Amino acid sequence: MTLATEIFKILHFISEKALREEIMEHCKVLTFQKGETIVREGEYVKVLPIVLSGHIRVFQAKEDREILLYYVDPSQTCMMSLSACFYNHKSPSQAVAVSETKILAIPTRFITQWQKEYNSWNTFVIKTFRNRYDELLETFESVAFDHIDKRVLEYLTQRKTKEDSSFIQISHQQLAYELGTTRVVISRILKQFELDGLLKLHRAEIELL
Amino acid sequence: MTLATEIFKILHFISEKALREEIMEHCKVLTFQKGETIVREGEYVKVLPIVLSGHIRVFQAKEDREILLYYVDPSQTCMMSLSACFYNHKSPSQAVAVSETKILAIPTRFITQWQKEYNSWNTFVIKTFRNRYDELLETFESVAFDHIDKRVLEYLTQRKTKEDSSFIQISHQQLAYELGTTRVVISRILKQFELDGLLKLHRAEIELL
DNA sequence: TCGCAACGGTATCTTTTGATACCATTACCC
DNA sequence: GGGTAATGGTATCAAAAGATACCGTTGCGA
Repeated sequence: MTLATEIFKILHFISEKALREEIMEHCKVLTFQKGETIVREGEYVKVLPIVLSGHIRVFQAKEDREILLYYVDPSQTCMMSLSACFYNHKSPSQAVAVSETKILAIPTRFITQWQKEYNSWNTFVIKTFRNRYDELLETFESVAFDHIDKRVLEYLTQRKTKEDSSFIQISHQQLAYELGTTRVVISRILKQFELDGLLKLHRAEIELL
Repeated sequence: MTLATEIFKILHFISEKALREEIMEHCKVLTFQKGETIVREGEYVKVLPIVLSGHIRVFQAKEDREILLYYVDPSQTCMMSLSACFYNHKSPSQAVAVSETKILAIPTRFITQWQKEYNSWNTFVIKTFRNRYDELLETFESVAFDHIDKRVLEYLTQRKTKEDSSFIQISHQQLAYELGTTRVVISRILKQFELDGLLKLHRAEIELL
């Protein structure tokens, strides 16, 4: 299978032949190792990354804690980078590879140009903004109105679905970071869930039942 | 002063002459009275409203309480409508005029068309998405990490700045809705602020000192 | 002027969450 | 093997916020 076939199997929404050719001509595929930083806070954004495989975690570091903004999965791009491109801004957030991650790096000068020329590209840009907004709104609502135990369970079942595995590898501390609370609270809730027979706790791993 | 001059004094970022002409040709100015509903939840969006004067309050009704998403001020548009246009979706939220409000109603079919033809229009669209995202993120952070008393004070000082008046007309109940809490909590906090000499309470009105 | 609805003050109690502290276990490097 | 960092179990205490209840005031229309 050629590289192009492989790429557009993932980016199937790119329908125009001409755009596909432009992408192959101007863009590069980059590979990042687990834990590697893809975008630093305060850096100027020179390329827009579209994830081909793996996952990127985008967050802001705020004093002692961090705020998870979202994950970027295959065929998606990072909204903060996208918007930084339009403004020629520095990135307000950091992006780190969760696992080994391949991205398609698109030089920023093409972003707005393609928007005018290719419908599917414009749709992609708009959808990115819209989906991230919806996602943030959902998180917002759950923070505002749900109790932490419900949020913990939601987080776990979401990861179960996404990773298609009942074994979620995460420490209580990390989970506390992701949900914006403290380790003790998480331990307490997870213990209760275990007593309720909802899950089993292992070291740095949670097994959903 | 002609209508066009008046409109583009507010929408000064619309720089292309051709676009200005298109707007005058295809769009209408509508006036809504205080409290009037501009977009209903579940309605299909047929026009994009850009506020010329006054303010629109956009929120979602969730069971017994409502969630304030944002206000739309002059020269801005409603992000939920904008994104509903792209998808030809129903609106997921309601929009109500806070005071007498004039809007420029743009038929949805022009939204994507102009995006390709006019740079300033595309910038406007992108900026709308980005600004609302930033705004929601800010609200999210304050809900997640700040105590209610701080949020109440922030809300009040923001309105003071925006309306350029130390007298904020709002009932405790309404304030509770806006911040996603209950009336009793608000009354308690406001009373404490009054004792601290930060403000004075009147009936359905709060005076910042 | 009577009645009702909106507004708001306050007390009491409970629940949720956070803070702190201390200890046990596991993994791993030197 | 010993030291150390990461992990997590648990107890105790405090603070924040919500729930409920009850009452007084104000404004307004019938």
